[in-house]
Amino acid sequence: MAPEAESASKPSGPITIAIVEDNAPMRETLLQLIQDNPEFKCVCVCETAAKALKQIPKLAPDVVIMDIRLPDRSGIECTARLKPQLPETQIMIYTVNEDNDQIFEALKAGASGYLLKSASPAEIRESILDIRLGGAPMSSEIARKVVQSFRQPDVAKNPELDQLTRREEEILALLAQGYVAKEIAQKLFLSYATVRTHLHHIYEKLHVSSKTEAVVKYLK
Amino acid sequence: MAPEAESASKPSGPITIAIVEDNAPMRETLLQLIQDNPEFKCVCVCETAAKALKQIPKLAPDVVIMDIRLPDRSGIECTARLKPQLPETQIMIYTVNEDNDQIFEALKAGASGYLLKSASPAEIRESILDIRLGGAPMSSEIARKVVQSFRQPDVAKNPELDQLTRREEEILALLAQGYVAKEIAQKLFLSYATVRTHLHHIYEKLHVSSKTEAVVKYLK
DNA sequence: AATACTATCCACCAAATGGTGTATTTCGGC
DNA sequence: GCCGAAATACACCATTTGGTGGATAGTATT
Repeated sequence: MAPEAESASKPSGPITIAIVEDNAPMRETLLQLIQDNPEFKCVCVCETAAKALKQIPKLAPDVVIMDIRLPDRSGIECTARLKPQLPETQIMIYTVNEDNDQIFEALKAGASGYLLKSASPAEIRESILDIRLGGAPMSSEIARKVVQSFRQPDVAKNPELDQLTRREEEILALLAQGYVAKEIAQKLFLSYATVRTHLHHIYEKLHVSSKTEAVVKYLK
Repeated sequence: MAPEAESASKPSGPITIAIVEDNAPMRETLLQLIQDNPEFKCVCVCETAAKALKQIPKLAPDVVIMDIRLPDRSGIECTARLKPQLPETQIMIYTVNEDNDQIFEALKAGASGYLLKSASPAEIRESILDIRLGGAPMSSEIARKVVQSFRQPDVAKNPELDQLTRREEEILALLAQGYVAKEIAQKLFLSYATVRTHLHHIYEKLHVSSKTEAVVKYLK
């Protein structure tokens, strides 16, 4: 399931760190904290995603501290592009809010930690050490959300889909393969009108009003 | 995504705990630790899953400490049966090994924490407090495995999707949420015409010819 | 036998979509 | 500074879709 092989082995020397943060005061605070610790060494400070994507791959730091809100593109997208190039580099999201979706998007993109900006200097230091040693630093609340996301993926089944008749389900399945009404009619030896009637019934039952919405509900 | 609604609110008094553990010495150690802490109160000790399933639902403790290897059935199955009855009770797995599969099975079953038997008394105490307060205590290694399980294998990613520009991707994402062209225009402060132009470009790049087909490719 | 549901079909109309072409502005890379 | 890509915007036209209403026939269910 997991694409492991993240060696946490380190030869020696300070942990090299790159900062990606557009907010200047925030950037300075982080930089200061890193420079105050001899166990860390800041090798790169980027104000934009573009700069980060250009410089960080060359430097291959141990850890990247990544803001989410960047002027050019999101830190999540930036993470998604950096991680495949640098599988050994640990990326820690550093953000103010703990939006549910963003957490999961960040983890999907390859982040290993999720640090809130409310964290104290000591917590930041701990988190950097932890992420370097193979951990996944994040607040309790976020850890719980992550854990909860595993709960029974089968009960998530949409009860609305059960109301569909067999024919309707069949047609919806074809819709979800990208067929249009006419093609479905040919495929099932029905008239175009019949397929459209079925579609209207499907929309009623799923409380949607377009093919696309129906397919989204079906595939979600 | 997550089946939330786990209130972490607590009125007062000690945290009530149930122990499910077949190994007698281990059981005694845990019991001792709980009794040594006035903030905890052990309300139930079970040597078998059967006993746990019978007694724990009546007691509704705050926390259950659950061994995985039990004589009658696994602690994971026991967790799966208890959790739906007691959504407010936090179940912490307590085991020797950190087998990958077992971790995920336990989390799916409804466990919120994963404590190794090598943990010190102080760590156990911290973990109990953490799980009660809405956290998800687990070792660094396990946390990382959990986080890594989210990674999207970028190989499985449709290479056609990479060709999309950021704007196109953004619009496709909205399509996949069921929005129609007009709504997307409003949402992004674009003209209807622009959105349609973007759509046409998306169709070219994905080699499709309708909203629905594009969404199918995007969600697959 | 009456009722309910399913599956099949049709018509009309308005709105959305898909196909094609063109144009302007902005922005990053060379 | 130039070039190309990206983002923005519009026009025209054919096709598809969505909304509404109605119709028939078979099959369960009661």
